Amino acid sequence: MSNEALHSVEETNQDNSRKAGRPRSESSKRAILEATRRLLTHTSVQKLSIEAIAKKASVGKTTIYRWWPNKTAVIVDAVFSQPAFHNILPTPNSASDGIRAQIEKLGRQLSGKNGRIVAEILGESQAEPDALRIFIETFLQDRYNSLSSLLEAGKQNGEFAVDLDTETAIDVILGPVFFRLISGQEIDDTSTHQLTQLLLKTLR
Amino acid sequence: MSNEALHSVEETNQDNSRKAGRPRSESSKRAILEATRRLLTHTSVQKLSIEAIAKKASVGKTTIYRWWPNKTAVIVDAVFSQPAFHNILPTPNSASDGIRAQIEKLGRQLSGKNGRIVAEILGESQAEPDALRIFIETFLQDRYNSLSSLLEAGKQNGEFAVDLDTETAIDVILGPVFFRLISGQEIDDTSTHQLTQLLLKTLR
Amino acid sequence: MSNEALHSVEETNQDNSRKAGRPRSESSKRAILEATRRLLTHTSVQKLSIEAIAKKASVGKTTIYRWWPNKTAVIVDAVFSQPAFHNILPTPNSASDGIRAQIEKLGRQLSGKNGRIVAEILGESQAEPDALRIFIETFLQDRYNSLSSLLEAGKQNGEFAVDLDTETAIDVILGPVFFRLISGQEIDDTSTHQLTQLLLKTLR
Amino acid sequence: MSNEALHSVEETNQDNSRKAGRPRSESSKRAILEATRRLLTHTSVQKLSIEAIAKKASVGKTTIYRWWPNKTAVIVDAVFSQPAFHNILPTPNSASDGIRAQIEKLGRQLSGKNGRIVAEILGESQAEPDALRIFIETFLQDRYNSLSSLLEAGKQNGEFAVDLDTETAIDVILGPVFFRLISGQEIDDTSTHQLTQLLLKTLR
DNA sequence: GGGTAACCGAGACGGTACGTCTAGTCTTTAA
DNA sequence: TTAAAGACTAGACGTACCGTCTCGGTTACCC
Repeated sequence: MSNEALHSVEETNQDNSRKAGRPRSESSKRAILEATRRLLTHTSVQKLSIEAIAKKASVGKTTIYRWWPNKTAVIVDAVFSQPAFHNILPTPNSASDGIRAQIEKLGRQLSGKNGRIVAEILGESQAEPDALRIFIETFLQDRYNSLSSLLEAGKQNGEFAVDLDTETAIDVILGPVFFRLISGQEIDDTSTHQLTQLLLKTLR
Repeated sequence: MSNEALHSVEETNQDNSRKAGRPRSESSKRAILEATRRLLTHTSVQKLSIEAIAKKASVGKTTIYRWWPNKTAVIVDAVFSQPAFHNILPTPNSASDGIRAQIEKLGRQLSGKNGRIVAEILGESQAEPDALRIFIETFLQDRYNSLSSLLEAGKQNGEFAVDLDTETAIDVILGPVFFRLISGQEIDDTSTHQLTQLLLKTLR
Repeated sequence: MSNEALHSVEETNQDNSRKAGRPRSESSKRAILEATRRLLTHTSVQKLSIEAIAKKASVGKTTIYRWWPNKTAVIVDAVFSQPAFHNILPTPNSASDGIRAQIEKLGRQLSGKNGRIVAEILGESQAEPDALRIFIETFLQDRYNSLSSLLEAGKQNGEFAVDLDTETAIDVILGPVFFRLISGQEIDDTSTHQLTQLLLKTLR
Repeated sequence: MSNEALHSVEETNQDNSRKAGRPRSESSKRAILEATRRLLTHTSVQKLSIEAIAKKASVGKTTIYRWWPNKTAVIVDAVFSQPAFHNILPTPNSASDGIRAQIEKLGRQLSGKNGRIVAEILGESQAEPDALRIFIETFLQDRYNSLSSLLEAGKQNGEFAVDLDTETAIDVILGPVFFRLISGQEIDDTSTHQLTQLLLKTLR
C-alpha cells in the first residue's frame, strides 16, 4: 500500500486529460515532506508549526495548505511514506508465525524515536477525527487487515479456536503494543517477546 | 485515593500555624475546576484554553498558573476528581472475578463522552512527559496496582499460571480497552464482555 | 482627448506592418475595464484586487499585467475612459465664462460616487510616482492646459490682471475643489458657485 | 493643542482612582511611535507594516492593536506629535499678517520629506473615513480654526470684505497648498510667496 | 497550408502582511 | 501574601493578494 497516495490530493492519471494551469511542483512536495521529517527529529509533533515547515522547505505556506488539509496530514504523509513503516512481511509458515512476525515488526516500528513520533501523531489525532481517520487509513488499516487474514486462516486450519472473535482478537494483539507506546513504557525485544508468548497461548 | 490531592499544591493544614497573607481562595479553586468541567462538554481538551477557563471562572490567569503547572494538570484535576472516575470496587470472590470487574468498570468509565475526554487528555499527554506522569499517577496507577494484586493472588491460589508475567499480563488486560478508545472504536458492554471472555481464558 | 489611449500600451499604427503572433484580444480588454468599473461601485480602490478583476472578467491575471503596469493604471483607464469624465466644453464668450464653466464642470465630475473614486485614485497615487504621473496625464493635464489658455487669453484681452502668475492662478482655481474633495467636504452647486464668485474677483 | 492626545485612548486622570490591572506601558508607547518615525524615513506610509513596527519596537503586535485602531492612526500619532508640526504662531499685527504667517508656516511644514509623508497619510485616508477623521482632528482642524478666527477678525476691522464667505475663503487659502502637495508640485518659498500675494488681494 | 510567434485561460508558485488568538509573565490595586 | 484585572512580548494561525511562472491551447501572420 502506498501511504503517500492516500490523502494528499492525487490525480488519478487514468484519464490522460491534463488539466489547465501550472502543474503541481513535485520538487516542492518533496521539499515539504523532507523538511517535515527533518524537523521532527528535533521537535515534537505538537510544537512543529506549518510556518517552520514552509520556511525550512523554502515554500509558501499556501502551497502546504493547498495540498494538505492540516498539519497532521502533512506529518502522517511525511512519516509513513518512509520505507521503515511499510508493512511488507514474508509469507509465513503458519498463522501463528505470521502473527508473531507481525507483532515483532510492529514492536520494532514503534520503538525508539519513531515510536515517539507515532505516539504524538496518535495523540494529536485524538481531538481531530479527520486526522484520526487519516492515521488509521495510512497506518493501522494495513496491520488490521493482515491480522484479520491470518486469524481467519488459523481458525480454518485448526491453529486457533474456531469460536475466536476476530475483532476482539485483533484488539488483544494490537492493544498491548499501543498501550505500552502511549503509556510511556519501553517497547523492546524482551517485552515484545513476552507478549507474543502470552498471546499465542491465548488464541489457541 | 484522592485524585485531587496529587498534583495541585495542597497545604497540609496539619500544622495549625496559619501563614501570613491572604489565604488561598477555595471558592476560586472550585470555580476553576467547575468551569473546566463545563467547558469540556462543549470543547475538546486541545481547544480548551487557560484564558477561557479564567474568564468563565472569573479568575485571573495567574491564579491558575499559581496552582497548576499547565493546562493538562487542571483538566486532569477537574475530570478525575469526579466520583464516576473513582476506582472503588467490592472485594471479589476470586481473582478472575476481580479482574472481570476491573475491566468492566474501566469499560464503563471510558465509554461515551467521558471516554472521549480521557482519550483527549491521553493524546495531549503524548507530547508532554509531565502531563503523562500526572495522568498515570492520577488515573492509571490505581488500576495497575489493583490488577497487579489480583494477578499475584490468582497465581498463588492456582487460578492463574504460576509462570505468568504480571507486567505483560497487565498490558494485555488494559491494552485492548485503551486501544479501542484511541482508535475510535466503540467501547460498550458487548466488546467489554467479549474481551473478558478471551482474557480470562488466556491467564489460566 | 482619448483618455484610454494614454497609458495602456498602444501600438502607434503609423506603420502598417502588423506584427506576427496572435493580436491582443479586444474583448478581454473590454471585459477587464468593465469588470473594474463594476467592482468599483461596491469596493474602494484600495480594496479592489487584480485577482478580483481577473476573476470577474474571466481573464488570466497575466493578461492584465501584460497590458497595464499596475492596479492604478487599470483603474485610471477604466474610470477616465467614461464619457462623464471627458473634458469637452463649448467655446466660451469670455475668459471668465470659460473658467466658470471649467470649475462647474469639474465640480460636477468630482461630486458624489465618482468624486469618491477619483479621491481614492489620487490617494493611491501619493505613494506611487508612476501612478501619479498617469493620473496627471490622463485627467489633470487637460484641465490644466485649458485653464492656462483661458488665463493667457484673459490677460491679453484685459479681463485679468496682466501681472497674474498663471501657474499660481491655476493652483488657486483647482486647489479649492480638490481640497474639498480630499478633505471630505461636500462638492455641490452651492459650494462651487461661491468658489467661482470669489475666484473671479481675485483674478481681476 | 496636543496632537498625541486626540485618538490614542487616553485616561482622563481627572479622577484619581486608578483602575486595577497593569497600567499601560509608557515605554512601549514611546518605542512604537519612535520606531514608526524611523521606519518612515526609509519606507512609504503604504509599505510600512504593523509587523515591521512591532519588530523594530520590540513590542507585540497586540499592543499596537490594543491602543490604535489601524496603521494610519499610529502614523498620524507618530508624525503629528513632533514639534515641527505644532501650530504655534506669534500674535499677528493684523489679520492679513496672520493669514500670511499661517500659509507660510503650512508651506514649510508641507515641504520636503515631511510633506511627502503628510501626502501619503492623506492619500491613505482617502479610502478610510476613520483615518481621515483622525487626520482632520489632529492636523487640519487647528489650521482651520485659526484661519476662521483671523478671517472673522479681518472682516470686523475692515481688512476684508464683509460679505466674504469664511468657509469658501478657507478652501481658497488651504486648497492651493494641498493641491500642490498632492499633485506632486514643489512647495517652496517662491510658490508660497506668490500664493499669499494673490490671495491677500482676493480677500479684500 | 504549415510554421512560427504572440496571445489567451488557468492556476500553482514563493512570499508578505494581515488581524486574531493564546501562551506564559509581569505589574498594578484591593482584600 | 494572595487575588483580580489586565497589559506585556512572542509567535503561530489560516487567509488574501502580490507579481511571476508554466502549462495546454488559440489565432493570426508569413513564407
